[in-house]
Amino acid sequence: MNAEARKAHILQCAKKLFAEHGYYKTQISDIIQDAKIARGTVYQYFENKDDLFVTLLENFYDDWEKAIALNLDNLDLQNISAKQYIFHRIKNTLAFLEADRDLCSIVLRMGVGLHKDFDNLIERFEKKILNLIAGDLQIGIEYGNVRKDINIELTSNLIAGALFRISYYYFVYKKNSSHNLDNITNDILDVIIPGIFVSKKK
Amino acid sequence: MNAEARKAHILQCAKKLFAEHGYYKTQISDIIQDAKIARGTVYQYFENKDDLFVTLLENFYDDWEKAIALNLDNLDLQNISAKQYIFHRIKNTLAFLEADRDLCSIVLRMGVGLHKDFDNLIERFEKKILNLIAGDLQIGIEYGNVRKDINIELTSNLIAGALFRISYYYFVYKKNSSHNLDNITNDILDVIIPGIFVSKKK
Amino acid sequence: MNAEARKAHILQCAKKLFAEHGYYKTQISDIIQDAKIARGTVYQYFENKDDLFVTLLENFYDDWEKAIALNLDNLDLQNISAKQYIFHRIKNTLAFLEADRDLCSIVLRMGVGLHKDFDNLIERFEKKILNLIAGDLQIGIEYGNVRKDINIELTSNLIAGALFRISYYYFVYKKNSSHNLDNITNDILDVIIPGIFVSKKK
Amino acid sequence: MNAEARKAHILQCAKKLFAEHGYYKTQISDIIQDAKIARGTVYQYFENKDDLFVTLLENFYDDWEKAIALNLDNLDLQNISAKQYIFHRIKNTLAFLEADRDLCSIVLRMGVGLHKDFDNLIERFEKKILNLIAGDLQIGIEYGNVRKDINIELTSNLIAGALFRISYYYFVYKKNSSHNLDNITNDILDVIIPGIFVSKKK
DNA sequence: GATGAATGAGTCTTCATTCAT
DNA sequence: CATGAATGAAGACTCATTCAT
Repeated sequence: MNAEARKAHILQCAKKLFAEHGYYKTQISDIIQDAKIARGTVYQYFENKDDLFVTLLENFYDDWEKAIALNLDNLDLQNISAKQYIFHRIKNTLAFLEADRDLCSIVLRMGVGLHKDFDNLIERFEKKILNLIAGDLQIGIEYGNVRKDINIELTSNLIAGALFRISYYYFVYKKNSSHNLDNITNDILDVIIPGIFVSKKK
Repeated sequence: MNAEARKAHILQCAKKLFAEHGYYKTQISDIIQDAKIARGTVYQYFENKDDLFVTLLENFYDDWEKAIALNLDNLDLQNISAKQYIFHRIKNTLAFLEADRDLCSIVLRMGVGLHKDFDNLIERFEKKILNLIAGDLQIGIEYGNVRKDINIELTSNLIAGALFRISYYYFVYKKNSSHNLDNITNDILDVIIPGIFVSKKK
Repeated sequence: MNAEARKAHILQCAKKLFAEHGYYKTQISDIIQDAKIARGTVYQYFENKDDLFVTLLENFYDDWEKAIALNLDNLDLQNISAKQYIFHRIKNTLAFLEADRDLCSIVLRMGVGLHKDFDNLIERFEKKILNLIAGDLQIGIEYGNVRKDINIELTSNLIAGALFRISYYYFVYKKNSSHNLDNITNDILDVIIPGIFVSKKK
Repeated sequence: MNAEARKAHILQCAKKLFAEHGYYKTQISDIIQDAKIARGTVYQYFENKDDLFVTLLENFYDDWEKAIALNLDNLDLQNISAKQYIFHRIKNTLAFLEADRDLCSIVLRMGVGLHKDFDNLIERFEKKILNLIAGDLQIGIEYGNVRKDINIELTSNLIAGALFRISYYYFVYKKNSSHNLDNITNDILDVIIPGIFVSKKK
């Protein structure tokens, strides 16, 4: 196994265990046992336990950003309605979180304050998401799709909280029951669109 | 200081520290230092560190339930509109969380999986909240106020996630900036009511 | 055993082991086994292994300084000859080192560079000794007892090196054979006094 | 690079690092990084870290012995005075130590007891030096140059300690300031010769 | 011979918990 | 009840050494 593969393998095992037991209850011993490697090997690829965890999170955040950018590129922005746009945004977000349930579990369960060293990382991530949603709302306002008098700050948090909670519920908590992303997305839209979009006058 | 008061004092100090640094980063040493008591005294009132933390959470959950029941009692259910009802429910929830920001911080930041021993507690709490919201939605449907075709399970999670996130944002993260509960509640309602309530035909 | 006694006890055991095996080959395990205490107890009294070692050295240096000052006080400077003065100075130094052979072993064997954290401590100590000797030589010159054209810097090092080596040889290396401090001191003086003192003209 | 050269190269790098940081604080990692070789290569030339260090010391001791023998050969014993003889002996010793300051630093800083495995080596070395000096003193006595009543054991240690300390001071501690071996040697002789040599009767 | 990833025994340090005073 | 010194299991991390390529 080459260096790249070995590092990825360790990350993979660590991710699974962190997701299952959390940062503190996961020992290096657990990881090396699961990865079938020696104790020292972990430290060949990572500075320490923190570094391993942070690497996991940073990979997630990087992937997340790439996924968002990619998804935006794939949207035919000229020819879709505002509703179609928001549908894709939300569905893609859910799809991304669903794709890696371990990371989803880690990220969504983790709160600011878990560990001083992780705080900055998480805050940066949360701020980015809020800005993303706020940006979409702003654009919606400019295009006349979103109510002018909406409280963007609060609504961004409302949507972010809703998406995280729903992701956690369906992808982590009820991970074994079937669910359909299209349906989930539509159900979400049914609830929030009427309150966000300007009502169509006949 | 009598036994009751001393126990409350320890809980108070522990709460502050848990809120600030999280469960694992808060040491018994920190607590006894803050409470100005001897190391052994903690163990006179609590089985162990877990017990201290769990007591804190259970007190919170008990208070929460009492608050909800009390608030319901205070509502003149016969003479308020569905919108007025939901306004009070949400505002009271926010008010309760706002009242004790340390506990708010602990509860809202804490995720399932942090510690196996706390999982049941948290799950029980989350289930209760979801049921509460689902119950309200159900009643709304029966009274013809809420859309019959709403996905109750998903919407409960949506609302719960939104409320938690908003509480965390305003009461913990931006705890120093001013905010008005009536305004927050109204802004939330503006977003979710149109999608949940049946549209009024003229 | 009270705190003071316990700390002294740990220092005592650590000293013996450090003297016997050196800093690196002495484990905390060895110390606690020798002191018949629990692992954690060491850390109640000392930050870490370094701190334990440094405390030992600092105690030594403090005692050393006190001993020197005390010995000076006890000298009847008005009524003793220069030779008597230097006799007492050297004998007292030897006596001090002889009194605690473990510490003598540690201090005399330890060189600059053993450990970055200890360097400053040792340098400070060595500088002080050199200055002490240089000071005595200076006074001797002023009083017309010591040759004016002596190289004070070199001679200080010569005397310091000689004393340390002789102490190590008799008190550590040959610790079990008998020796007499008066004789040793006189033998030293026989060698160095003729080269340092001005020759008495008749 | 052939085997011989590579081994010498490793020794060279190791010496520098051991001199700078000591045995324990110098890691194999540091050495291979400095020598720009692979980890395993060290073990192709040396059994282990100890062996590397011991080789360094043994080389030093061998060179030392050769140098002493060579220097003796170069002395015209028939036609130099006792004072000239001792001048050369001391100057050559200083010159040898000055020539390789890294080794000088290692050897002079290292004490018995640093590491059980090195103890024998060091003791052997120290014994040899003491015997050398004692031998010279003995010869001096036989030739009537050295006082008959001198304490040879103590004086050997006195001279050895003085030379080591002075070497360390000028060649390691003050390595950057200029100094002159002839002057240093003469200053040493000025101090010790009057006490060692028999006084010339007129 | 050279390489460097992998190894794992060995150490220090932490911290919740206990218990004699 | 309160105290706080003592405990020791548990866990992170180090680093000399090995060995397959």
